[in-house]
Amino acid sequence: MAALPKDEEKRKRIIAAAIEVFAHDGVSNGKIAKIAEKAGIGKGTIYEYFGSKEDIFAAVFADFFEKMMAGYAQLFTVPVDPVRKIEMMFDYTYDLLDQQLDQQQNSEWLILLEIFMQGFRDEFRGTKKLSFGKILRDLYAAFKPFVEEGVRAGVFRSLDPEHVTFILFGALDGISLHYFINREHYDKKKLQELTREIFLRGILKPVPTEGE
Amino acid sequence: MAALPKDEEKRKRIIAAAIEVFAHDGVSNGKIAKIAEKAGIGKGTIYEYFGSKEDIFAAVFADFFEKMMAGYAQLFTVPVDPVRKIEMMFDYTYDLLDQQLDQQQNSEWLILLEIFMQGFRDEFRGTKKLSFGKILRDLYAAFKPFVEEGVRAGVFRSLDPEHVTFILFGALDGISLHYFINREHYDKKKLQELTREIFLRGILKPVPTEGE
Amino acid sequence: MAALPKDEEKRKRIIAAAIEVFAHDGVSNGKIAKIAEKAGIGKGTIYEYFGSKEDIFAAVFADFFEKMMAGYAQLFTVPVDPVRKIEMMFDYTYDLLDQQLDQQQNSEWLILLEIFMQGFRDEFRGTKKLSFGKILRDLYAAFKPFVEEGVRAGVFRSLDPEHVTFILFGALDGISLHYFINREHYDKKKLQELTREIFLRGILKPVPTEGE
Amino acid sequence: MAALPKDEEKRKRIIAAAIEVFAHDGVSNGKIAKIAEKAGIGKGTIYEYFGSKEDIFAAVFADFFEKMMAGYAQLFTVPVDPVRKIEMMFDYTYDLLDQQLDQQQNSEWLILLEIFMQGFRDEFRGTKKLSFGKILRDLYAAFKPFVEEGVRAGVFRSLDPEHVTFILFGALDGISLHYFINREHYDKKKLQELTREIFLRGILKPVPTEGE
DNA sequence: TATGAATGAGTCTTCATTCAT
DNA sequence: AATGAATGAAGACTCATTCAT
Repeated sequence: MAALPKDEEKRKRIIAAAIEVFAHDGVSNGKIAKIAEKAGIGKGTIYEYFGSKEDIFAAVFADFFEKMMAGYAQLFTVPVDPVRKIEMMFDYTYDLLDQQLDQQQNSEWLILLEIFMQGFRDEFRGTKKLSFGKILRDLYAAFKPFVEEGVRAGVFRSLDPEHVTFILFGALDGISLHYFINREHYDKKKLQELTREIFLRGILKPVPTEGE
Repeated sequence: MAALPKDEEKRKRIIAAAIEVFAHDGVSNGKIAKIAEKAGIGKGTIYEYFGSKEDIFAAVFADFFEKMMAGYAQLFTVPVDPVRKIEMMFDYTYDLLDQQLDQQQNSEWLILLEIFMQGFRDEFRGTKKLSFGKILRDLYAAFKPFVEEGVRAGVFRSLDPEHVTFILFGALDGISLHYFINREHYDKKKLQELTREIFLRGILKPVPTEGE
Repeated sequence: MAALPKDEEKRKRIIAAAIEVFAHDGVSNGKIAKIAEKAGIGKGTIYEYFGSKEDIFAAVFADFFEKMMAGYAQLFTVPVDPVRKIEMMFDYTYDLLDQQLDQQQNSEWLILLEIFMQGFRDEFRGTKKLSFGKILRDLYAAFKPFVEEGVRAGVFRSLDPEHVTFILFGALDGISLHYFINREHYDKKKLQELTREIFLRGILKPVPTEGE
Repeated sequence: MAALPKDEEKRKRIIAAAIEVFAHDGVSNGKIAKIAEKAGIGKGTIYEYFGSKEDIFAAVFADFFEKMMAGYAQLFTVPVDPVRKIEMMFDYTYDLLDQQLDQQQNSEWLILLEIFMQGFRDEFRGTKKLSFGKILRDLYAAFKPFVEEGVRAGVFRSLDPEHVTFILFGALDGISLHYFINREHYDKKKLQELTREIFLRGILKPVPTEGE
């Protein structure tokens, strides 16, 4: 695999630096000068690659979802039964947390929040430049078939796959968020298992029992 | 109950204005001048009540959790069985959503995000002025007894109440977040019921059945 | 006459400073910081009075023509015969030159050029924000009656007053311009008399003579 | 006549591009990058031919007067009587106007203004790099002989040729300027004739008449 | 010789904060 | 106590110029 063209490599470096800076200082508080410094280039050079700070953020945004989608895409491809697929979702989410937290790449989470903020605000004000909602809906849509399959196969109860998917993603996001903030007070392994168990039990068709 | 001193009333007005402005424009993008204008006072007056913009945000932050805690406190007081208590949690969350979305008070959500951001970043950088995590932990702690009671009473399965509580709050938060962004594409009633059902079924001790 | 309100006085000071700076350095090369310094105020204060550098220039522009028009207005009011009126025009123009050159207020001339430039360019590019042309046409229009009167009275030859006026103003402007650049090489008194004589002889109905 | 060396040709292209750009955007607002693009060469290449932006302007300046002088030189060479010579001056000026205005080459006029500006400012500040005044004086000097001849021949009245020349050039310049700005409101033919008539009558020795 | 990617000095403009009234 | 005019530090962005290729 050949090295990226010098251009593209520098572009990547800027985005990486921007992620760090935006994550650390926030988007509107993050300085272009700091990004340039972290990227190891001159302040002016950034403007050879991006038209404005907003453009940089848009690129960070795109980059983020590209990676995210790539991760999920791979996940969605593995041919396993619906229950296992859902388990993989949980595991993937927690693994991501692991990666990001262990590798000091907390940046990703903060960027996610910034993106959420941006999305919220655009929504709130009717600006909607980035259409964050659309991206989430695409994500839901990509996962829904597995839920549908589970329902069809009679493994899951007869729930609306659309909304089940929505709840799944929302819940995982929120749990991750809270975990990020309070991670030193909770046991990830335990949370991971518990989350999986509660949710699966919540949607699986119960096996006949006679008392517990 | 005597009327608040004139002072205190103005302080409240400033905070209310700040919430609007911070929610609409973001904290670092929200202007003091705009807050003053919305509060119907002079720009300089704000500095009679708050030392800096950051102080205003801290007050907004405190105000937010005061209200939030007050809401939950009331909730936690009602004497009902654990299952009903959890259902109340769900209903309360969705009602809050209702209130805020229907009354154009989306502000609250955006402020929550700003607070999250702040919390995350403080966490990230070790600044931790606002200790958002602590507040969440207090919230979890206040709810945990109900889960414990459910477990003790044998209504819930034997799960770790600490982590169940955590998952409950995280999940609700995340679902609300996603709903906020994509609310026009989903049915709230359906989500509310489905969320409640999945989660309860996830933690309830199954009643003996013979097939479904 | 009471002193101008503090506000207005400062505004005037900014405009005066801007004239100096723009004249000395050019509009696009003149720094806001320098204007502020010359006006004896803080850099930020300028933006309390003007929205942008362009606004300042617009104000300078307006101020310039206000003064210019005021000067001419006074001139046009004096009740004298057409010939004398035209002579007054010449004298006024040269007196202005005197004033401005003697008092180191060359600024005025440079500003005039900047305004011309602006006008030209707007014209050239179709921007036409300042409508310099309109102002000139108004000026011509104000003077035309005197030429008409001269023609009607039979003192001037039967020339088109519109175009005679135009030529008069254009010529005076150009002569002033050239004089400004090369003033140390020419005798103003001589020029003034010669200009007046050539122009008047050019438009006056000749008195019957028998040879010269 | 051999073709210009490749070098020289490129230099010309740069100057031509610079004229366009400076005319359209002003000197200090005109970008080197735009000049390079218009010249069809790389930005860096410009610096192989000129040391700085200021140098480019100086070359534009020189080029302008070279052409101008060439035009006049040709004019001054034609062997005709003084009256006709002066008429040729008027015609030439108006023809130039025609050319430039009709051929969308307004550029020339704007460049002239920029040069004036520069000259004025240099004069004003004592910088005097370009000595615009000197060039004008040379121009006057080249034309003066024809006025002198007219006076000597008794066709013109006994006026100071030095100052008559000065007034002639100044007047024509100013009239052109005003015409440029308000050309759609005036009739060039009429102006041309009127200008010539007024000025000539202003300096010609009157033929004996008996009344008009 | 020609290039254009890289640069950073320099500028307008914003806005939290101060303080005289 | 309340005000808002004044301020200047700070930051996004521009662009003439350089220089490695």
